[in-house]
Amino acid sequence: MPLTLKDIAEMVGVAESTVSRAINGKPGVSEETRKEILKIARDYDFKPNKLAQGLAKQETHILALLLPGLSEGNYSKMIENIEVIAEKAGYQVILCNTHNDLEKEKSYLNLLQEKRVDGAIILGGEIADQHIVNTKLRGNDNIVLVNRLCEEILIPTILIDSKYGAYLATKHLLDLSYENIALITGNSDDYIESEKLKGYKTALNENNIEFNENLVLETNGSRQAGYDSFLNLVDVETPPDSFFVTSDLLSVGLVEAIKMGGYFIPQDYPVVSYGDTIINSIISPDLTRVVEPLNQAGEMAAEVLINLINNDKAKEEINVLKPKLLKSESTKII
Amino acid sequence: MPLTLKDIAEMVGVAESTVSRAINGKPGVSEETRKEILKIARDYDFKPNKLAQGLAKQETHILALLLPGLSEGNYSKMIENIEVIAEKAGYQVILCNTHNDLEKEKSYLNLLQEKRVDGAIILGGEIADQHIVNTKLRGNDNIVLVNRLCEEILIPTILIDSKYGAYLATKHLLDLSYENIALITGNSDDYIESEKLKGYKTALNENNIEFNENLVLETNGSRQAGYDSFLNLVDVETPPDSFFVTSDLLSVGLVEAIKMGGYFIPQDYPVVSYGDTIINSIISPDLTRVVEPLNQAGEMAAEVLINLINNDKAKEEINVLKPKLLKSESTKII
DNA sequence: TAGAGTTACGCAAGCCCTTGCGTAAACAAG
DNA sequence: CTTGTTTACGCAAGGGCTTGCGTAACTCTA
Repeated sequence: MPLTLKDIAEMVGVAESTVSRAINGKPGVSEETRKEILKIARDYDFKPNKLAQGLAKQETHILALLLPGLSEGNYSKMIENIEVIAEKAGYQVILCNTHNDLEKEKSYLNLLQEKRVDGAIILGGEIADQHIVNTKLRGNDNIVLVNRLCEEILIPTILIDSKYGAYLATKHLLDLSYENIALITGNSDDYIESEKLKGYKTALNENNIEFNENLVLETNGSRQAGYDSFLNLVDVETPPDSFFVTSDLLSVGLVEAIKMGGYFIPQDYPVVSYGDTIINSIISPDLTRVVEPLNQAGEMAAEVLINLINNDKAKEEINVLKPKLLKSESTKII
Repeated sequence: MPLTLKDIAEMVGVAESTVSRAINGKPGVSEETRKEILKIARDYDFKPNKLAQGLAKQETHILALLLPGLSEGNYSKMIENIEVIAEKAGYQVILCNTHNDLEKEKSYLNLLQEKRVDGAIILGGEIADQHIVNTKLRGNDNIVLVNRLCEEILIPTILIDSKYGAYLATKHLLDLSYENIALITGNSDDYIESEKLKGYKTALNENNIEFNENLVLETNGSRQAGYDSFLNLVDVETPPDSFFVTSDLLSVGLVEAIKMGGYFIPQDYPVVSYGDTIINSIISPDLTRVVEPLNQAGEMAAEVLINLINNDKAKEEINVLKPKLLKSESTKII
């Protein structure tokens, strides 16, 4: 049975309230008694019961992090950063793996209403906007969205500009004078993926190159799909002279297929990939790729959320972070 | 301001206690009033305040998951499984990224004493045993260790038998009549890595092959280190005729180096890797590798911990899970 | 229909901490 | 010495929920 404020109060011979004030560094306690109290607290290794504290102060210092899954999306870096910032500010992060299951998403958002968490970061996923709107309307405003958009209502959001990333990638190939750029994407239902398509089109447009939908392949995002893409694409009327692939896993497959076909990268087919996971860095040749400021996004999400919790005045705005193009061997034309 | 038990009690015209019992499905409430209460609760979407509940029942239904980092170790699968099991049992999991920092580890273990979590799973890492012993002695028994051993005191533990895994790998190569098997490991301070060395030795021993320490290379585990290993090893007196590599990242480098050297896998050098991350599955040729039952380990950890919380009688034992050898192209001798 | 056994509910204490307010003591100033 | 301030502390009311115990009302049985 751990020590409580009451215990200490009795030992020192003061009231609970005095002990509380002493320990929390609040005024209204003489130096003398404060010292005495702190000594005992230290000697007995007193730890305040956070539950009671939370109940009294109406806060838990816990944040919920909703995400569709850990393995996918490769958000580990972002998550780590969220955790670091949160921890610094005295918050704990609970993992809410939704597996893209609507019921789970709903139940996790309930944590907010049960006063079990002070705020939530929603990372990607396909949570029905309605749930978010609902919880928000119930007065639980402390929600931050990352890489996901809520169209119904204004919510602080961190977005990585996928459209711009795709634009950069496409433009790079265009600058190298390629004109038949194949685009291999994941599921276009995904907001992120559809943005990439837009960026691709924008770049083409800017260079007065007509969009050719035969050069666009929507896949399930698997490595195998990447492999198959090559076979499918080189077979069309106007075959591609270069590739822009929107995920690392797809790239692995594509690169494999290109090599299997006896072609060389970048001589025969330059390739631009997307993402900065470990995978992308182990493919040979090293891929030119769009890298996203995931660390920064994580930090920002945590900061915005904590601000939101502390002062309601936090601006409800959409922060857009820009990805960068990392040029490497796979587009190095000699 | 959310509804409370009291509010409902007033609306229905009963006492708080009755509402509590009705909502928690406890006896002592007539069907009639129960229905009435439940209806109002549902209508107003009542959510009990978990903090208050926790305070009253002395439990938080939160588990702490201490790990050195998300990116390394590739524990995501395990973590997901822990989360799934926990969630099913009504527990939330908080992420405690220790970054192998002793102070953080300590402060996270404090959560247990602050009654902020009901239990903790400690995943790998290098937490000083002393901290664990301390918290445990303070009566916070609900700790489960995964892939880490505490020598000072008996604590429920889930272990993946790395020694056995290494044994399998080595034996496989021996069975294929290779005798000069190089072992490339990560930091041998790591308990896991040192176990692998033991397994390697055991297999050699069993086959009456003398251990040759020139064939063992301890590295920092990076891809580059894997690459360099090859160059360093083929240069020795009795060069290796095959490789056993204890991590995927190392394998990537090694495979690259072998190919760069103009050699073929498995014809010139068969390779056995360790781990089942995505990386291992994208290297070409597909690597023969030791795969660990990570999912099972995660589930088990969560189950054991929850048992521990619910009935103190839970056996304090060490559960050892066996990895398997997945044979593939990199050792397929034609 | 009295007595025993149920049932349905209320009361109130307890979980541990925070905090506004009140008050006695200590001090300063006039 | 009196009045006015400041300081140090205690009191008690919360925060929202659980639960043991007590009791009035009810059901059943002989």
